[in-house]
This record gives sequence, structure tokens and C-alpha cells, in this order.
Amino acid sequence: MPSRPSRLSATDRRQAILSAAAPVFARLGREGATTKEIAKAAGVSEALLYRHFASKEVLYAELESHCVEANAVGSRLLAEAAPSTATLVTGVALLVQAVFPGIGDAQSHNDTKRLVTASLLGDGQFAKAFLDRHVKPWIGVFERSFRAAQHAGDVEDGVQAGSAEIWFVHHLANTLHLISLPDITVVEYGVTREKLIENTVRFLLRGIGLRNTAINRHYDPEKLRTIFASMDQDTP
Amino acid sequence: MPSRPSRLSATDRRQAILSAAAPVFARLGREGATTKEIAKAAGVSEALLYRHFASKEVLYAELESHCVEANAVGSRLLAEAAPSTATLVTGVALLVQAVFPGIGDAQSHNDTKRLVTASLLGDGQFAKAFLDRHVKPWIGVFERSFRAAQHAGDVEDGVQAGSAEIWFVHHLANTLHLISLPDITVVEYGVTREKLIENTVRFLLRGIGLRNTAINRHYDPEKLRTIFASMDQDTP
DNA sequence: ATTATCTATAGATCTATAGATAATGC
DNA sequence: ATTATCTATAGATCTATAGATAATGC
Repeated sequence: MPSRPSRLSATDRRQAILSAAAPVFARLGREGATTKEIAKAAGVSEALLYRHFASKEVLYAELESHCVEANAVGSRLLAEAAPSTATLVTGVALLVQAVFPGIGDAQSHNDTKRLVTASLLGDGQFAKAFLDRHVKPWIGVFERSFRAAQHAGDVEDGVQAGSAEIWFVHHLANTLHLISLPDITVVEYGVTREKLIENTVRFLLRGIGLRNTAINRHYDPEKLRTIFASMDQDTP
Repeated sequence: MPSRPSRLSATDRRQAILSAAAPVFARLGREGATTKEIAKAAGVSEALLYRHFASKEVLYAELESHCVEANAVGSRLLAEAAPSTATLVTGVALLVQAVFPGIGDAQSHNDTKRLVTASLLGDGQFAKAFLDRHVKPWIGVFERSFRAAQHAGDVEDGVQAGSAEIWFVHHLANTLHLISLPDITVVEYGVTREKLIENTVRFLLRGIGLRNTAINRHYDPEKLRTIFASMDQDTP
């Protein structure tokens, strides 16, 4: 049955192996994943892995670089966005959906997120690199938008959100995602996933300090689902 | 150098092995940890591990049970607490400090938290058992306290926090803790850890829907640090 | 002729067990 | 006498390499 795989160029085979290795490492972990499993997933012999990567550890490291260098989520929207309450609300909603996708949304980065969490249980180098590249860009936009919102009178008096509060947007969505990974239901929230995402966004915006009037004015879950769906096409 | 360890009774040795194995599994992971490392950490021969545990997997499973059955954090305070705005504020602050301890606080459950995260990357069975036993009890108390706070007029109009929002208290603290695990600084929050904890508590209380006036009235970080410090003594 | 790929296997762990030895308690 | 512990090692993986074979492109 192991019919010879179509002969690929070195660079193509490298990519193919990396793609196949991602879910294996993501599921079984850096040590749990064996070269045998990876080779099987890639449809090649174990020997070929070593023609392309000096060792299993090198393969893992390359996979990490691969994930860091992947296209940043929603970078286009971020670059265009002017600082405003609306940008803050939309941005928070988009980031939450990116980190904790709804049922219908793209689960494509699931493997990457597992690797990020695994990295936090290790030395954290990859997690830092990934967050710096894929989440940090949002932080600056949100900080400027928060100040714009303050100017517009959309923020509760006496609330001063800094970069920490902005990171909380990612952080809360991150645990929601982490808890949703296993097949079993780890935590029962008592609402649908769609509603849970909506409640999360409202919770975060209140936490940041936005007035309820401002939240209701700018937050339209329906419209955002459309934007998000179109963004999925973006990523090549 | 491997001087014979003092001869222990079977039950004592079991416990000693479990205690020694915890940090090894926590650091190296279920597959990364070897029986050799565990035996070394426990100061016994590998053969002895197998006198007490049928296999490495059984040892790991027993370790999980051990963690689940450990004394619940702050259970005494929880049982005594009457539903009120004050209980909600204090409870949220305590849960945050329990999940994301400050510099001086007890880091004792660090291994357990690593195992919980590892479980979420696996089948999640242990994570569910742990959260059911150690976090869920807080949820009911918070829900009742939220309703009491609403009655007292301490909640913003139109905010209806359910169990999901209560879980967010744990969830945000959880990512903060996870990100603090590596030796390197993964995320730069721009504030001290003490201040970060305070900002987190305020953020969460706003997210739940508490008015700023109510938060300021009941939240006293200094006083809480004292309570928390005394609680550490509790845990036998 | 060069490059991709495989089969077969060496060498290093890693889990687990068999059988011997030393300490405790009756 | 019983129970705790060890040394030594078998057997199963697992990583990695050596050397052979088949496909491509000039």
C-alpha cells in the first residue's frame, strides 16, 4: 500500500513534511510525536525526513519558524483602521473571533495554538515570537483607539486602560479556546458558542472601560460575522 | 553517592514517589518525563517505581487523582461567605490571586497547573475533574453574590452576568499565569506584578458589570494581600 | 548525471521484569 | 518471615545513518 509518493522538489517536499508534521506535533507533543508517526503522516519514509532535516528537534524548530512567519491575521484591516471607538469595538470582536473561532469559522490555526501553549510549558521562546508577530500589532491600534474613545466621551470616568488591559482581550479568548480543545465539555457555560463569543466581547469592552451606551452603539455581532467570514478568504 | 534511602512503609514511599514525580512530569511532560528521571528525583531505583505503580502511565494517572483530591483552595472562606457585593469583590480578588499568585505568594500549585494545561492539550479529563473540584465551587457563590449586588444597585443597568462571565475570572487569571511560567518575559505589561493583579481584578469586576463606585467601595488590595497570606497557612 | 527516495539496520534510550540482598518487626 | 529495596538485563521503541534503487532533466 505505501505506493511511492510523487517525487517532489526538495523545497516542495520540505514544505509538505512541515505541513504534515504540524498536526502530529500539535496532538502528540514535542516528545510524544515520533519520527515514525511524522513520516507516516507525510507519506514518506523516515529516512527522507533526515535528508531534509538534521534531526527531529530541527524539524520542530523549523515548524515553529514556519508558524511565526505565516501571514498575520487581519493585518490588512489593522493597517487601514483609524483610531476610534468603532475601531476598538470591531477590533476586539475580531481578535476574540480570531483566537476563539466560532463553530463555522476557520480552525486552521488550531495546530499553531497548541504549539504556542506547549511552548509556554517549555521555554516560551516560540510563544513570545508568535505573540510578538501576531498579537502585539493589535495592541498599539487598541491603545490609540482607547484614547480616541476617551476623547469621544465613550469611556467610564476614572478608568485608565493600559497595554495590560488590552492584552486581556487576547488572554481571555485564549483560555476559552484552550478549554474548547478537548472533545469532552470541560466547562459548561450555559450558552451557545455564538452567544458566548458575544458575551465575551461585551465583557472585555466593559472591562476596558467602555460605557454600555458606546458598546451598544458600535457592537453589531451579525455584521462582524460577515467581516470575519470574508477575512478567512484573505489568508493564502 | 546513591546512599540507600531510608526504608519507608509502602504507603509512605508511594506518597514520596508521587511528590517527587509531580515536578518531573510538570516540567518534562507526560512523554518527556522518563522513569529514570522520576526515580532519580525520588531518590530510589527505577525498579522500585514498578513495585508501587504498575506502569508509568498508572503513576501519571495516580498523580492526577492526587492533585484533584488535594485540599480545595479557600474552601473555608467560601463556605462562610454570605452573598453580597463585598463577597463578590473579595472572592474575585482571591480567585485571581489563587490562580495567578504574586511574587511573594505560594507557588506550590504550579506543578498542578502545568498538568491541567497539559491535560487540555490532551483529552481534558483531568482538567475537567480539577476545575470541577477547585474552581466550580466559586462559581455558585459568585452568581449569588452578583444577584445580591444587583439588588443593592451596584451593577450597571442592562448587564446580566451568567456563569460564563463568572468563569472569565478564572480564565483571564489562567492565561496570565500560563504566560508567566517561562523564565523569559513573554508579554510586557508595563506595570509591576502587584499592580497587574490589581488591574486584573478591577478589569474583571467591570466586565462582570459592577459600577466603579461599588468597586472602589469594596476593593482594598492591601487588606486582601493580608487575607491571602493567612490563607496560605491553611493548606496542610 | 543528478536528485529523490527507499530498505535495512546500528546504536541509544526507555519501560518493565527477574532475581538477589538488606532492613524491619514479630 | 516479611517487606523494602537494589543490580542487572531483556525487549521494545526511537532516532539517525549507510548504502541501494528509481525517477527526473540535460
